[in-house]
Amino acid sequence: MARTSGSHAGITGPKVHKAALRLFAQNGYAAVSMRQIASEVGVQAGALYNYTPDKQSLLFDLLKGHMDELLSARAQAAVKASAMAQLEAFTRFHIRFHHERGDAVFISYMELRNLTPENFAVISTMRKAYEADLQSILEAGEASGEFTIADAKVASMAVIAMLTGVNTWYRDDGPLSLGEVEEIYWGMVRNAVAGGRWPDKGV
Amino acid sequence: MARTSGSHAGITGPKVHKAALRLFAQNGYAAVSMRQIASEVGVQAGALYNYTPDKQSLLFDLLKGHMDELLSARAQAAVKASAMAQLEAFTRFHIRFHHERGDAVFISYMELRNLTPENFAVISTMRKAYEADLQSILEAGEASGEFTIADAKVASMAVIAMLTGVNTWYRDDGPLSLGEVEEIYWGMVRNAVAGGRWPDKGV
DNA sequence: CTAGGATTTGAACATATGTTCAGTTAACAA
DNA sequence: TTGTTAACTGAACATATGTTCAAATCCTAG
Repeated sequence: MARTSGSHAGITGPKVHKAALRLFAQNGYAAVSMRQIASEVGVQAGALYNYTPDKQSLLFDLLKGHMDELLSARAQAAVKASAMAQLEAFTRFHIRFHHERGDAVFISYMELRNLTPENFAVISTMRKAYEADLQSILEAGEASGEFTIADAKVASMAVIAMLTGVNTWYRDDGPLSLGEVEEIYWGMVRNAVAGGRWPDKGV
Repeated sequence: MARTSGSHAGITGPKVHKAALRLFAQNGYAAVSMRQIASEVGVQAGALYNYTPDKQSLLFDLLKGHMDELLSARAQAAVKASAMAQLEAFTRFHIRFHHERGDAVFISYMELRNLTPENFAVISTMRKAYEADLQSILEAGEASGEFTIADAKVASMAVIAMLTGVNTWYRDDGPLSLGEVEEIYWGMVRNAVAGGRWPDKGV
């Protein structure tokens, strides 16, 4: 037989990506076989090669797609306002966006080493653009006197690490709503970069 | 032949652990074969089984050893003083300790999912003890009025994520010394939990 | 110098891997 | 109804995996 009855051409592609995303996040790229992905899709391993040239491309497409979404969503969420307001927008955006995409975020951090050098360079460049976005907000706030930071680059890495960390412990069925978490983190981020000076005037 | 000339009984064991640590950190547990580890040690794959019952135990021993060191080193580094001083000690300790053990830290975060459930429970409990240590410092500071935090548990996760993040970007040959990084991070941590109130009296 | 234990080899085991492809089937257009 | 094509199967490919074990070798105690 071929083409199991009930199969519908055109929807298998997305299913392959979803299954790969879930399995890579759960077990890791190297530990997941093409046969496992195929099984989750409900198809034989050979059929996957109608949707990806190889396993590596499957991983790369997931990461690339995630970074594309991240950068364009961030561009839409950006505000034109004071550095303080921009930082708040960034903080809230980061928490919300990453919360909705746990699996993609996870593999974006964990599976970079399984990319070929060329693919790694692409993802790495995109991530740096995202980090530079925050960094420039911090620099603007430093210039305007809204923030007091020793090193904008270091501070941006610290803030991103802190915010991304939410994914490691937050659970939807836990005691806190995501909105509450947002408030708490925004408070800490603000304090971290605004020294003892918030909420009033600058230096 | 057996026992290649020049081999020395008693030093192969540590070499196995070191090779496994390096390779797991670089390529991931699932992607590293016993033959690769053996090759790095300078031995055939079969010989590894004199030093570990199986691959899983090798991973577990590395993580367990790391957590043992972490908890005992932390116990030694703890100070009896104000919550502020304790937090400073924790911050500096965390940055230094984790910097010196990049590979072990990396696999301790990345390879948890490759542990069997029983092994995972052991490591997870140890990590929670470390997190609880910081959490109780924050609670003490909250009680004494030194800190202003919305949620000590959340704040402890935020601080640890921020500090551990140093490993993702810091390079020994970069522009900053580790001491400078320590200062910068301590400043941010202090601000994050001490609200607008530092460096003087409490509420 | 020799016996015995510790250490390692090398081959073998069953099973799993990513990938290819000729052949089979389902869906649709004419 | 027929012909065409996209979608899928099932088997095969070469290679890799973790692990075991008899045999070979080295080291050391006596």
